[in-house]
Amino acid sequence: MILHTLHLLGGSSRPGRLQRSIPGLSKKMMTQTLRELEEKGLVCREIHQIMPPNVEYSLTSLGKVFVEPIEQLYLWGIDHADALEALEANESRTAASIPSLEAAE
Amino acid sequence: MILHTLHLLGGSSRPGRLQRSIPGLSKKMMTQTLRELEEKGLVCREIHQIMPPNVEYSLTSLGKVFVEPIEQLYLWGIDHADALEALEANESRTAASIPSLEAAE
DNA sequence: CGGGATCCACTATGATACTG
DNA sequence: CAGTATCATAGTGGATCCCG
Repeated sequence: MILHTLHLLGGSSRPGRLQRSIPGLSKKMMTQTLRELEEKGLVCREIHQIMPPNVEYSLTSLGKVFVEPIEQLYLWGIDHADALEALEANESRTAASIPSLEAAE
Repeated sequence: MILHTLHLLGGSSRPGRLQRSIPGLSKKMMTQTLRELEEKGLVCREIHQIMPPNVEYSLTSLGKVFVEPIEQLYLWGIDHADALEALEANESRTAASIPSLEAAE
């Protein structure tokens, strides 16, 4: 979801905006995930200022490669909303919904 | 992985064969997952005999719908093995590998 | 063989508080 | 704002034993 949202936001975003774009995502999980993505080389972290903090996360070229199939999956989800609803109908626990495309601020 | 393997095995399989086709999958997890898939209507469970037990799991039409994007993902993985390796190179923990296609018995 | 039930070590994650 | 640290807790999955 972070990769997808980052892509949706044009390939890069500041942490605050990114988090607000994914309702339900805690600061902890976001930071943790971004660290992993950074470690694997999918995302790049740039610090522009210390005070006030100004950081920018952006997709690396490798990250863009991985965004591709993710986007395909999102598109598939849109095209098959009916199949997804068929699932949710039988679910007891509330499932994580697909982040709406309009969620991007 | 279960949906994918089930598809790989022709759309249906007995539990034993299915489990052997996915090395590392415990009986508990397989059964648990199959129950969920069954509950959501992606997989069908048919009991042919009680003694000795003879059960067959097969993809439902809805299940086949969900297998599509999964297959696309697997194909993507094959086409981008290089990108995947780039990831694993930076990983500390052993990651779950893509079930080899030949794994099907 | 298929699969249910238990026990249990580990992991994951939200909440909360703190720092520069 | 961006991020870290700590804690309490729910969830996860393997190991094991049992049944028909």
